[in-house]
Amino acid sequence: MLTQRQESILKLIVMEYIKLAKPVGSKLICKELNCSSATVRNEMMLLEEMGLLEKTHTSSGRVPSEKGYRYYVDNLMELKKLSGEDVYKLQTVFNNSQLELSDVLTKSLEIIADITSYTSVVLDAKSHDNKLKEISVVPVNSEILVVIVVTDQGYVEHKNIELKGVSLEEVSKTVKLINELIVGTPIDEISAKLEFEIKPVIAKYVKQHELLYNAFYDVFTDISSKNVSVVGKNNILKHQEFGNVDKIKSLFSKLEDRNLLENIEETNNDINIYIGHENKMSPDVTVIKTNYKTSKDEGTIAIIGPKRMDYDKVVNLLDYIKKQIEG
Amino acid sequence: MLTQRQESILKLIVMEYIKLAKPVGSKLICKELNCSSATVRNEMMLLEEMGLLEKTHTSSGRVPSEKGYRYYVDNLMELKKLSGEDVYKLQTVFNNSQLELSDVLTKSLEIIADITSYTSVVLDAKSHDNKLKEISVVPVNSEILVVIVVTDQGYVEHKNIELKGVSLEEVSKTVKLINELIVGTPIDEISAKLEFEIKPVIAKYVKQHELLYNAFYDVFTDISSKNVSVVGKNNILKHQEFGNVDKIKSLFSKLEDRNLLENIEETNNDINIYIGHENKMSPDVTVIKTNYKTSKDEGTIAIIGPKRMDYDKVVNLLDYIKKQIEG
DNA sequence: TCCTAGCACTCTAAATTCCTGATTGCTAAA
DNA sequence: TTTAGCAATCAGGAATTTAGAGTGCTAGGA
Repeated sequence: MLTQRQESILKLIVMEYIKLAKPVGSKLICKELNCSSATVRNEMMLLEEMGLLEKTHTSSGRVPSEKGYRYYVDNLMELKKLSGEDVYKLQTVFNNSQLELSDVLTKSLEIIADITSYTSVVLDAKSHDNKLKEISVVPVNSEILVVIVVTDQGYVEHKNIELKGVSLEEVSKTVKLINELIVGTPIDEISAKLEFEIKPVIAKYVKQHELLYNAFYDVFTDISSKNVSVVGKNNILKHQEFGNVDKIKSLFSKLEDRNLLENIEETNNDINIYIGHENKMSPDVTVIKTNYKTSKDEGTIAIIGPKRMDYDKVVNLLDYIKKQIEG
Repeated sequence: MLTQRQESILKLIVMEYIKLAKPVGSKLICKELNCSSATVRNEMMLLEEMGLLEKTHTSSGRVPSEKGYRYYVDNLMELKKLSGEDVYKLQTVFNNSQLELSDVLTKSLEIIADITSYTSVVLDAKSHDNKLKEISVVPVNSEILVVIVVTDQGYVEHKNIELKGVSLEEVSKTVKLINELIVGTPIDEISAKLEFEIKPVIAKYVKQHELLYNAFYDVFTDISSKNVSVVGKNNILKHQEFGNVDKIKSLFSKLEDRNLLENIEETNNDINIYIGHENKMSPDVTVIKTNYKTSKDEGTIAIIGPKRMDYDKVVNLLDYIKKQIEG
């Protein structure tokens, strides 16, 4: 267990290091604590033995270790209120009722990326409560047609499909069948339903059913698939811990690797913090993420920044937009 | 005017520098030319006096100046044939007839970005030959509805609009009117037509016409607006001329500045090369761009790379995809 | 038992110097 | 007109120096 004073020292070091990114020496701390630098040094030595602090070299000041950050976020961090300015910026987005939810998410995360200088990720999926409302088909020419799918929450997805030698009649028969059988189905169940209920029926009534079935299958796969977007990637360039081009390259490539990003999905509903090796992105970053869920969508939002991250502020911001979105 | 030998030397220097990015010394050239390094040095001095070559410091080898590159592309460059492998990669995209043109463009430029390690930009607009085919409206709930617009070339655009207190009846009356009056109009003329022909009619027959008119106006503005996409931005990181974080930052921000990118629009139909200060992006890069035009779309594609760019290959590639797209 | 002043020690980061190798410009002879 | 030869220049890396910040430890004081 840490003493009162040790906690104060750890807290001061973490906060100072987050602010200035320079190893923190004993002198600076003793000013705040009314005791001599030697005393602080002794305490720092103990904190280092406990694995909460590190040195960059024998005679440098101290830097928080991952364990130190962990202790800080678990026990020491105090959440201050968001600044009025930040709230104001975000409100401009939430008050704009013309935007689709996915736009609201992207835009609010753009604002967060902007005010924090970190990078954010949205992993967005239409939720179970999103039901198929209507599909329609517009022929473009003899070979290509556009399939448009609308859900009852106002999502629209469309796709051009090519059907050589399938008559319009066949197509509209299929559309009619699908509409009859499938309207009202939650979109995350469509693929299954299509395969096990629709396919046999189409096969029975419609010629060329293979071709048509596949085309529609593609469209529905598209509409129910997850959407990953990364906002503020370039902010990586702003942090001195990513000052060399190789680290930047590596992080960029991770931010573009869909597999890696889908890993980001969060399982519980709190705001969770993964410091350094606790996350799968990179030992140099911290990922803070949370789930959201509305009637239309559900997904995960995450903020990625250096371990030396403004934990306090990011947690606050995520909490705020989560509450706003979930209404 | 340059002598034969001077041209050879300039050409060798440009090609060598493009390949290795190191100042080229006289020794290397004299091997190719069967003359002594002193002779080459004398010629290089003359070329430098003409402003075609530069030195990085008093006793370095020579590097082409912008004027030198310009002379090279205007007079010395020979276009070799594309490699079979490159053609093959591109063909996989052009042969996939399921893709919309804008996808074909993006995907083929992804391939180009990949094989060249440069960055590409597509500035894409629906062309005059794209005519409105149909608009339809799906109500989502009492306040929000989805407007879907389809063109005769198979483009679909949709937008959610919010209409508090407008009856469904009013909406469908408006849709019917617009459909009657406007179907078949080229999409780049829709805004004008909407304002001068449709607005008065709606005003006459439909209550709440202001609200409705504005909503539709927004949708059509969206559909006829230009689309900018940047592919392979991270390739910037691969070139040693952008080895410091500040240059990277500055280029990234330019690649995200829509205004700057819209500047990229090309006025004539050839493949044009803008070296260093000849372009508006950055004195450190070369931009090679050309227009394309099909019945569906028209726009500009551009490749951005260091001045030390593989001119030959890029011109070939652009030429190839331009021809493929224009059919 | 806890705190602190003092001091020797360590290490970084920046400045300085030194060295090597590549390349040049110039000159004089072929 | 070309070439061989040579002194001069400079980048870039290695080695050295210096200054300053910070530490650990010890011994004396509360």
